[in-house]
Amino acid sequence: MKLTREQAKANREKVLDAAAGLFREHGFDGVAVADIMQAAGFTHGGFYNHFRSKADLSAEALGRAFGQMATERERQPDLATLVRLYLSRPARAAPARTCPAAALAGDAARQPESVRAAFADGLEAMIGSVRQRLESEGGVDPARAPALALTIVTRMAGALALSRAVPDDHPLARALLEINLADILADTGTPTA
Amino acid sequence: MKLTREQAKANREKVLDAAAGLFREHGFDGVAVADIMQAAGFTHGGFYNHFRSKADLSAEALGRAFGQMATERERQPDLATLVRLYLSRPARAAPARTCPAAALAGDAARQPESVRAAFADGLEAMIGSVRQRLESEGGVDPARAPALALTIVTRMAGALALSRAVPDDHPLARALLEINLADILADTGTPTA
DNA sequence: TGTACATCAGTGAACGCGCGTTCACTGATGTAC
DNA sequence: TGTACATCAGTGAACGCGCGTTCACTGATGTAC
Repeated sequence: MKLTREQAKANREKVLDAAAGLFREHGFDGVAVADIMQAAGFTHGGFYNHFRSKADLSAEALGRAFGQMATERERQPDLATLVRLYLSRPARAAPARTCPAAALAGDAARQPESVRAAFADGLEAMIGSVRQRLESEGGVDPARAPALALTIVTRMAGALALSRAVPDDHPLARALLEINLADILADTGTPTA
Repeated sequence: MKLTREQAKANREKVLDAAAGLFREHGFDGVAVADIMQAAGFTHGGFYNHFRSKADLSAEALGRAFGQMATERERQPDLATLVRLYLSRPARAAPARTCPAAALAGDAARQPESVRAAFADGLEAMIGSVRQRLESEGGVDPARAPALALTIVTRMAGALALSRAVPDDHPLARALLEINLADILADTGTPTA
């Protein structure tokens, strides 16, 4: 049952999208190749027609996850809105659809170089995007934008990751999101409503 | 070859210490019960004389890791020194001996409630310790200490976790540590040497 | 344009391996008398 | 205090299971003529 090249390419994309979600939700070690193929609607045997190994897929799927994040970022009108969505309860509850830096930093640190390189690329894009917003929106000294962008991304990913690591009903789960959000908004000169 | 109660208790501690290190280095899923027992100097069969399951050990070992961190914290003369050590290259290279919040946040989020509860306890202790330093050392408005302590811990854990997730020789590996360090020192009114 | 054949994406069984957990056994310790 | 026996920490083999990867096979597609 050979498929058209177009269809085969589309199927590869489905596997990649499924992996990008599942890895964020369960970690690289928490998802089996068979799980990913099944989520994409296939049996596991065909996996190696598309990828050389699970590690190869991990690197590519991480890039895909960061790419989805970038697309989602473009959609937000300003930095304040972007950070508010990032540090929200819905985002906390949906790792599969949100920032891979928050969900996979610990996992990526133990993965091969290719995965960490993809992580660095995605993180750089994220920092660059925040810096651009800081520069174009005004409110902060442009000379401070590069360093400020880096610390803001650190706080965003750190707060989301730590919030998810504590029980849902623990006071810290909310406090980590809210206090870091207020801290970042204050640092970017956003009037606190 | 039954042992004295004292010896059995000491052996249990050895297993716990080994687990506290290995889990931070390889993640909960990246270490086998047999690995831990071997690192502690035993065969794997006796594991269940001490713990009901690997999940039980995970929760207890995480508490142990945070406890070691707390002991290490007491040793530092002031907050600036503590943060400087935390956000250092040696700390980045030694996850097994450093902060479990940075090494295991992502992993803990996918573990049972008992593990996340231990994470919350350890994180709370960390935040409380920083707050106490802020209040006792002066330099910041005491009213701001609770919120500031929380954001400082977020930045510390976030920066270390993200730095480890990128390749060792990537510019971000250093920048994440150094820029966040400078940011925290500035926020705590520490004169930048 | 039509035909014959090589290609290759997908299937499902199979491979070897490592995992968490269980179990029968050992033998020194702790306890009952 | 001395003796007999129950206890239980540690051993190493075994259990069932899930994993990443391989492989023979299928059959529609793409290509050579």
